[in-house]
Amino acid sequence: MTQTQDAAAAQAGLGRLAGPAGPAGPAELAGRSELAAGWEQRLRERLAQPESLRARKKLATRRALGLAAMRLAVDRGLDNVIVEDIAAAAGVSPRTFNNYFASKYEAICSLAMDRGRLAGCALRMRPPGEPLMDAITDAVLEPYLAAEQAPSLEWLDSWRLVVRSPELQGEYLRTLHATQYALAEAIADRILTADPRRSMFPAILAGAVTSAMQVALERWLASDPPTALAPLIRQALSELRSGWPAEITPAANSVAEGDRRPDPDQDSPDFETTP
Amino acid sequence: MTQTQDAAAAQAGLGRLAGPAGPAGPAELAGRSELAAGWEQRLRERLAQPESLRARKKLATRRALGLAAMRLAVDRGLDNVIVEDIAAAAGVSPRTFNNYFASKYEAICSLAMDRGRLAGCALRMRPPGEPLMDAITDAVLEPYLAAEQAPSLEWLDSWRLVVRSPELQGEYLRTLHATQYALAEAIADRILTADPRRSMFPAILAGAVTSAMQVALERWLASDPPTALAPLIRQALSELRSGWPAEITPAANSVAEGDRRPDPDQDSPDFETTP
DNA sequence: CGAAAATTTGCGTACTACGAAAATTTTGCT
DNA sequence: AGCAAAATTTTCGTAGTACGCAAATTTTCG
Repeated sequence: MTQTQDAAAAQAGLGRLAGPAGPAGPAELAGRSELAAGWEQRLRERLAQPESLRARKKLATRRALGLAAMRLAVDRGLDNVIVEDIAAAAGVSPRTFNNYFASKYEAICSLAMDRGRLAGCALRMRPPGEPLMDAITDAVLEPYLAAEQAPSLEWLDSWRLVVRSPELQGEYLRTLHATQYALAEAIADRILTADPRRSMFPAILAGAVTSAMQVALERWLASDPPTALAPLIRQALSELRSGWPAEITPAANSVAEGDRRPDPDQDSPDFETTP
Repeated sequence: MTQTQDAAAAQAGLGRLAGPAGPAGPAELAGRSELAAGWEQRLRERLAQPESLRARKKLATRRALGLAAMRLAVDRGLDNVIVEDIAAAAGVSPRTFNNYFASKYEAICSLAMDRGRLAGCALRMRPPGEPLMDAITDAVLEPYLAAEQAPSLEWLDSWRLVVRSPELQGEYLRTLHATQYALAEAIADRILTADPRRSMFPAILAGAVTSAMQVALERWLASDPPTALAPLIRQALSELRSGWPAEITPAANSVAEGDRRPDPDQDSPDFETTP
């Protein structure tokens, strides 16, 4: 088994992106509450090191593959990477790659996917008394804060690749969907609604939150003097916090041709609120 | 090439829903806001037959391919359909198929994709005085009402296939994304906020609307005595209308430890939120 | 009508996804 | 330790996919 050595070497070489702390060190997750114990366990199994050596190796291989895929794609461009390259970079056979991922796109997005699921777990671990939107904000920010603290050069390039490559769009949307689903589940558990009329509320709120994050992400990628992502997400979510303008009627007055008026008040939320 | 006609005519079971042309241009996230004047024109171009014979044929081929793909997939099962079959059913060569779609999955979802875009156009055509949520509700329902009036046997099976097949998830999410984007643009144009570029409200609302539709769709698919889809969508959107409970705080309702739900550890969760 | 433009088609190639069985590694038990 | 069972990786083979390229065909337009 000489290839394990190679794999280890490859992982060590690539390890700068993840770092010894990992892309999102679950050990640092704040505010563990007892009721979330089961979830923390599960999170730990998934993102940290499980007890079994076999499972740990498997997770390491998975990460090495995902990481190598991302790195190669960023470096060479998406079209100049084939599965064989990724497998070689991770020190496994090409066939093994497909035991972990169904496509190279899935591999590239696997880290983002993990981050999405993490948000749901993070929400479950917020203290129960915290206002919902506060909890959501903190939960959603957690993975990004962790990653920005240890900024790797590719952090922005990686996102740009994932968000802007047409071939990756499907996989990218999958990660968003996973995030949304995880958030919806966590919200549902948190608010414990018994009101049937509000039964769709968690899913709807999760959708709104995810959309806000998307917008924030887009703006971050487009920001010319590159800014930090976290404040943008905070800002986007604050727009949600500000309440749901259900009474919005479309400036009922004319949208008739040529007559554009500078918008009568309504919500027009301020934007330069730097939290 | 007389077969195109025959195939298109033969397959015209579902085919009153129309679609845009965009051959192989996936992530065309462009589409700047325009004044509503040109939109009816554009919609008409897409829905009705363009003047050019060549363009009409092209559209017919596209529809025949999408329809054949859907029909074959529903009939035989997703894995028992290959591109060659679809092309044959539509009366074109296999190579031509790939001139229209990048994958069979894309072909299968093309009708749903067209419907999504249609929602955006429909919103632009609602009378300007109408309250925003009313307009959105009607716009979003338009494609579904049309299809339920003339119910083809596959209407429900098609949706089940698209929503529940893991291989199609990426493409399905694309259609949702397209819907969301189209709605966001239309909403932005409609409410004419002071600085459209900065307000995230349209995108967030569109996200909430799309999520509500997703939930409604899930419930519809799961409804055992099959019900109509439209009322479910209406209901979901009415939950949105009812306002945004910004003041929701989870109070002290603690989660009992026996209260666990069935293990979200699995991959690719479908979107059902039934608390 | 006839030339120009667009589209379809056939062919070839690199790549992908995955089944099946053999080789290897880890685990659990004594 | 050591050995058998279970899990994982690997090798090999195959069906299918995506797409470039150039020839054939169809549509448009002067």
